[in-house]
Amino acid sequence: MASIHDIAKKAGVSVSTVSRALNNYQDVNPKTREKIIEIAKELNYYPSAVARGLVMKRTQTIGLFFGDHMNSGFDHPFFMDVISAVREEAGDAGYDLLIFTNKHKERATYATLCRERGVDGVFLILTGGGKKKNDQLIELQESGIPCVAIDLPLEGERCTYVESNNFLGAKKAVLHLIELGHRNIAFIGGDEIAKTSFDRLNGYRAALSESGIDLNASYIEMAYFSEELAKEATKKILARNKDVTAFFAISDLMAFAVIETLQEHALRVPEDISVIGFDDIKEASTFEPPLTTISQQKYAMGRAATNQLMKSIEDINYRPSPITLPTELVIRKTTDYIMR
Amino acid sequence: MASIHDIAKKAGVSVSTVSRALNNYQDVNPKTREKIIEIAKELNYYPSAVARGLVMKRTQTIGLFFGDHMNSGFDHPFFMDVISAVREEAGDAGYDLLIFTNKHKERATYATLCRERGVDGVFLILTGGGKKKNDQLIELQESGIPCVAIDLPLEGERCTYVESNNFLGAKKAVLHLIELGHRNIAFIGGDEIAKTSFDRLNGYRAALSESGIDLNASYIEMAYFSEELAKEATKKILARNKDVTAFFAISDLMAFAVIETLQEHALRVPEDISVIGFDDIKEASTFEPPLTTISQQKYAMGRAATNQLMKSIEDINYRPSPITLPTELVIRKTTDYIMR
DNA sequence: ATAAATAACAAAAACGTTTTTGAATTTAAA
DNA sequence: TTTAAATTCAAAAACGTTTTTGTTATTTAT
Repeated sequence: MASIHDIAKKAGVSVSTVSRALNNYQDVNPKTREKIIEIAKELNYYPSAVARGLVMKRTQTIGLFFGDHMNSGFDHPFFMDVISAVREEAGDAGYDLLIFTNKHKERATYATLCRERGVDGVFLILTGGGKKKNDQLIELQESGIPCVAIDLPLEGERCTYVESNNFLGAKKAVLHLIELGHRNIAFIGGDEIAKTSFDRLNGYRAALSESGIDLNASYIEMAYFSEELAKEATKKILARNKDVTAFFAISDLMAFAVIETLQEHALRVPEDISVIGFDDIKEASTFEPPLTTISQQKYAMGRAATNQLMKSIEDINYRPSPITLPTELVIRKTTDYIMR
Repeated sequence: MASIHDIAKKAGVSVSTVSRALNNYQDVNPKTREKIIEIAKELNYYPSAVARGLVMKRTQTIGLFFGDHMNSGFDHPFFMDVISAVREEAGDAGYDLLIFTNKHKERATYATLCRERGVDGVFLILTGGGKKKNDQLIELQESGIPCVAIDLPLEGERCTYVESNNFLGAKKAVLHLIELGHRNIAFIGGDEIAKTSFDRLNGYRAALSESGIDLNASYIEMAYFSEELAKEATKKILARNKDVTAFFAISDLMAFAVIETLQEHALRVPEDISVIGFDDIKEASTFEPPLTTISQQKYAMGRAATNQLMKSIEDINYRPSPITLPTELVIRKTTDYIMR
């Protein structure tokens, strides 16, 4: 690999001149610059990003953590879409993406891993949880490392997050069911701590309350975004409440599980029971029957996240702020008027 | 960020001693080592991977290129699965993943980008094509950079690839149709250059030939792995050949498009026309009707690829060799006995 | 013609590590 | 005792850049 020294020798100048020539400094003679560029091409020279990173303390790299928890990672279609957007946007801004994989480093934390790698900023796509993880998030908040999380309420001088309006989204979903005549509506939630889950539960509550329907705890189950647990939850609710006519699952993947479980119980969707999901992943429209759900703007989320991160990185004084994107009810075939 | 110098100062030793203490060299007094480790913890020290990378010429990072062509990238479920496997396996081996995004660097090539970033090896998940790309692949082959490609026949001293047995897979698919009584079988291909596409076409040919069925060029269309083009192709074949009773699309995504197009023409699947795909992505089983297809071992592909790459990286003398994994016919609901 | 300003370059320090070489001290061997 | 060997550390070079400061030669202004 040709270095700046090789060019300097061949051109008969100093390395500093080569560097400044290639970086368009003004105090270098046009002729020498041309010659240097010529030789650089000839030697197929490309600057070492790692050497440059060492001295500049900028690597043009942004880190990416994800998938601590189940069902949230590369294999989850929702996060996949926002990562896809992040990749495009970050690429346009001239950054590469570093995916942290090192689970084997015991004592390492998000912040130390970032510093170790010298990333300029970092995306967090995970679902928190646990004291240890939480301490790590706090450390990251205070570290000064630009950071933006997806669906995780992280706020600090250089930290923020982007999310959908989960409250309104959930409310919209439940109101849709109520308009169809449903009053006994089950809720298949995520967990108690995730903000997404929490907000959606509140949306569920609000919709019921506004409609004068009493909240019934026996209609509510947490399934931790797991398809397996969603099946269990469905069975439990079915066993407890013979009169349930609709399910609101706060992720499409869980909604699929709910539907499968209902069908195993010889219940037809939507004739016997209506089901609505959340996310609007690609499979929602090809599923049979096509899933009624709340659509999140995945690409916009990735774009907004990248935008915030870029600004944070490039302007030390920029104070990023949380961004909440609207959702949309998309009615397909799994919800219908109540029949009984 | 605490550096090795800070530790040295605080411990009253030289930086070289600190480095050797932390790296378990034997010529350092146990007491001093302990003290140094103590101070390192106290200062929350983590070594700079970039500084280390500069001197060691190893970054514990592997690069990842993908998605030059349409329908092959983060958003493609098939590649997503193998990337997911790669991530896990590489993580276990202590490597992080660097996703190259820089499309804006005009003159840069795969090889120069790798050298620039100093990655220890690189995965190629893309579908070749074009003289320029091809030159880049040759440059990479000859660069000495450990490299393994997915579905792209790249061979060199330190380069190899992993693929499924596309020939046999395709043959299996078509024989399945033939066993069901079909003789007029359409082929929706990728492109002329991709090896996957080429091999699958040959499998199609072989199955027909072995069964004594003449090849009919009017049954063959290339759709470049695009859903849009697959729809066009289906229409063309339908217009040309009234007697076609089955379609073999060489990707599930294209198979979906074929089915939708058939349905738009009031043709039922599988009653009127059978359709078989290739890949067995997750959606294949939830699609309605569930898609009969040829299953690729995605996770195994990722694991094999990583395995080859790790060996190439860690042993300069290792000569990686191509790996071909078996496929499996999974019969669902889109293929049936011929009715006419 | 002289001083001041400018242009064009070089030298050297810095970034944070690893590694080689060598020096000092201690221990063991003769 | 004297010499050899082993132990423990320090100094310095190296990795490939960027950037600050300084130097020389050239131009401009007076």
